[in-house]
Amino acid sequence: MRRSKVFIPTSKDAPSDAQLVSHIFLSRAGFVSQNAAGLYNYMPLAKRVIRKIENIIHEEMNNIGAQEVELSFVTPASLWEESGRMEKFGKELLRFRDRKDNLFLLGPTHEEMMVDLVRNRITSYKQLPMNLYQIKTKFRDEARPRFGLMRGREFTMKDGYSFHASEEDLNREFDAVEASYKKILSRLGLDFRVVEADSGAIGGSASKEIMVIADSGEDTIAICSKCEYGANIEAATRSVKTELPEAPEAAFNKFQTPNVKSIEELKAFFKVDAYYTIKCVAKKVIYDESSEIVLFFLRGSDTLQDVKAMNATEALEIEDASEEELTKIGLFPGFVGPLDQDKAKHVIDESLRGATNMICGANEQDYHFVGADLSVISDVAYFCDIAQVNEGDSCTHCEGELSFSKGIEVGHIFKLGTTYSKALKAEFLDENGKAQSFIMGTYGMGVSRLVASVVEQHHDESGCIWTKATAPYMVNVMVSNIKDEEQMKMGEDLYLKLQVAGVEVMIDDRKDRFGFKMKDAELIGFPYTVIIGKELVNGNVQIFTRATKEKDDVSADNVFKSIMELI
RNA sequence: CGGGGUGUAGCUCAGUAUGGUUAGAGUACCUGGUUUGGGACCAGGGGGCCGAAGGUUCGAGUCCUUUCACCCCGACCA
Repeated sequence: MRRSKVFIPTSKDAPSDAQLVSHIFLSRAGFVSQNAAGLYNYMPLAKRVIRKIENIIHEEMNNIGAQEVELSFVTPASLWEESGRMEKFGKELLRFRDRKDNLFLLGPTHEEMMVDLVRNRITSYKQLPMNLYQIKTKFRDEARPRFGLMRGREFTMKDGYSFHASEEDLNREFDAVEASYKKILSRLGLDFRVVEADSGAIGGSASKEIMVIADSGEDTIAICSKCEYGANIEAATRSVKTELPEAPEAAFNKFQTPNVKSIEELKAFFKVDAYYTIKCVAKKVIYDESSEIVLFFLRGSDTLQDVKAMNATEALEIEDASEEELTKIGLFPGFVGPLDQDKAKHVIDESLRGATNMICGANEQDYHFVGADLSVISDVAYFCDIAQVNEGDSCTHCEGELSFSKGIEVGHIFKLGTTYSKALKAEFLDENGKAQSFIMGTYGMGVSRLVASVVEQHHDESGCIWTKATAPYMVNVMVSNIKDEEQMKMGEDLYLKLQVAGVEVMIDDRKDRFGFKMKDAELIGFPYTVIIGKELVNGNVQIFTRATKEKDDVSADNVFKSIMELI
């Protein structure tokens, strides 16, 4: 393409509302423009990058035998009523009625549609397994869209769904998709980690997230220093501590502790390590139609992981409980402990099972117990892993230590089981002629989010640095001064030659000056720019490598060959 | 949904506390000329219902009321 003709509106200024580097550069370099909250237009450059990513996805999906389909974006609400997700999804679902007053929605994900597509069409175990996918616009009416393409309301996603006759076969497919996703991310040139994840409300037995490592990521992941283990902080686990701080050994006793309410105050008062104190985190737990106060007990050195807490109580939502709410049911905030606790339902962290020498609230104003032994309630209390791992905790798979990192969730794969096939009565006949529900997996990958992720990971102060696999154009032929006939001729010749060789090439034939065109090329981020300028009189041009900003002199005669070797 | 902020030229923003000709700058754009290795210079030019509606006033970008949009923090996020 000719830079003088192509639609790439670059700008020195970013829109004032852009925060994230990917948003700033994708806007400034003329890839995207914002329409409304969470809605973006893709301009030619963005479209090219997206197509490249899609092609890689198609190739890898093809390699594992997945088949491409395309489901309609507008979805009959009746399917979602059938699965029961109409309610669950809430306001995120954009609903509307057609001229006949039938209710529809814009698909935020397509489990229902895909199950509907195969039910009564795939009817025998002989037709299984089947992995169907699409790359398509999704719409989720996010409460707070943000960060440019990272969290839009309308976005492009690859979503795949697999159907199996057995758990074993689902496991095999799940592993195949995971391997395939890793390959896609590697090909795109991204630094990523596959981590264990919370399965969330979608249910199912296991899920993994594919996280692109970036400081701007919205998720925190815990990763092991030695082995492959990584997990979203919501799901991360740790092994039992082996090196313990010195225990405050004492006989069981009740101690007066006026105004000692927080863990910090407790530590100071008894001069103990927080590990031997018990904190109570009181939450209001909200269920389908009711709510109640639940007390979560943890070691003073830990913090409550909300998602684990929700899973432990099967809650829809949890909120902080106020002091008044606690006082109302007869608790003494600051002095709540797990022993003799009958005022509210409670959950005790797994790490406190059988714990001894503990200091905890005595459920009495201004009193704490010392020397508490939780083994006395081991049989009756509800223990569950509800603590968030800390940096430095030990890995459950090896002797490594866990550390935290920020990640962008670009993929999420689930073992769904029969949740949706049962709800939608999608069945096949097994070898014995018996009707069985499909065992399913679901696999998502955010395509538009990947575009932003590449920029998050590959940029510098001047702009984008596209990887070879994602670059909208591989080579930019920059004619420094278009009034110089030699330069222009050289540029046109090289442009033509590269085109014929199948290289994605742009020629910058604008009448602007050298500096302007260089800044522009750096902002857009072409991997290579051939500078045809003042050195041409000596028979030389330069190859500018965007990633390193290095300019290498090459003779004009050899530049085609040099470029072909580089790309 | 709770808290905060911002809406003035394509973009980035002054101007609003204290109302007063024809609403500004930079940048981008158009014309002409000069320039051509790091976002050039000179001259001329086009571009605005000051987010919207209502009100106060002789007079509103500026004051009042209502409303909409966008952004940030939080909640939420298969």
